[in-house]
Amino acid sequence: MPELPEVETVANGVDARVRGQRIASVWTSGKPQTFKSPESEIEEVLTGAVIAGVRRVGKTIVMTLTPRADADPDTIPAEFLIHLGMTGRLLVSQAEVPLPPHTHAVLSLVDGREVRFVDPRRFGRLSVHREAYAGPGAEPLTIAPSDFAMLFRGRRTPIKAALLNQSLLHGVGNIYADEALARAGIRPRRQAARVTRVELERLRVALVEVLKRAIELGGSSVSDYVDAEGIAGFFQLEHRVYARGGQPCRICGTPIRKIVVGGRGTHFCPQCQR
DNA sequence: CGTCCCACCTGATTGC
DNA sequence: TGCAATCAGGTGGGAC
Repeated sequence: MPELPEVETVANGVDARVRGQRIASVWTSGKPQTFKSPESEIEEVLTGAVIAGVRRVGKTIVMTLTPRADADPDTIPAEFLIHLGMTGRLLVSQAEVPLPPHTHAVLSLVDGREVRFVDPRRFGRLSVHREAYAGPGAEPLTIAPSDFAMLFRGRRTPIKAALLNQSLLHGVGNIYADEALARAGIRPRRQAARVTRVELERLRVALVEVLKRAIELGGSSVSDYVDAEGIAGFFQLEHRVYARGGQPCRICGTPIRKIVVGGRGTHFCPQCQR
């Protein structure tokens, strides 16, 4: 489900609702693969902690905690990391609202609300991290043009596959890779190393533009994505190519083609993208 | 190390 | 209508 704009929307929404709240108790489902850290460690770190803030790094939601009064002032308190996978949701609800199916973690706040992690497909992951989490790659919204161009040097993989590689840029997923390539006029199968510097700069600008616009619209809701309040996003209404195979290109009218690149469904305009 | 491909899951949609 | 096949916004590990 969620890429950078969706994760940012969720993180900001949860932050606004629960920053400063104390976690009274924690429940976890016991589904082993959901938990990258032992459930006992997650429960220990979170129980009784005050939520200092919630932010996004790449596609990961990072919940920071206020140090306990008795803590060593030099240690960074552990952070709680939430990766939504394909179908994960992080919801803030009143405790009386029934738990949705596939709920895997519940943080009960002292004010009677709950932060709930719900994930039908169970590709999402929860963990605690002992330092300030930085993520595996560079932030697409702030990377310098020269550093961006450098990421693709010598890579024989398709440019689209490189955009999806989280250890290069983190946060870009299937929708925004396709949308950025469409807006930059670059075919997804082009070898990354063969995309010219001028094209790469067009790509970087297109990517920043598309991500920022999607954040403004609360992300893309293709099937089931919703924010912390259960509200869908609207960027899907501005998709140029994603999930539009066979439909006319909004620029030239040529039917959008759908192919597979790096094992992912990939959409492009054969006329506008070269 | 870089790259490719599949497995990991459930649910919605498509096709016979 | 019913059931099987296919597809989905992501990652991580193994093979080469």
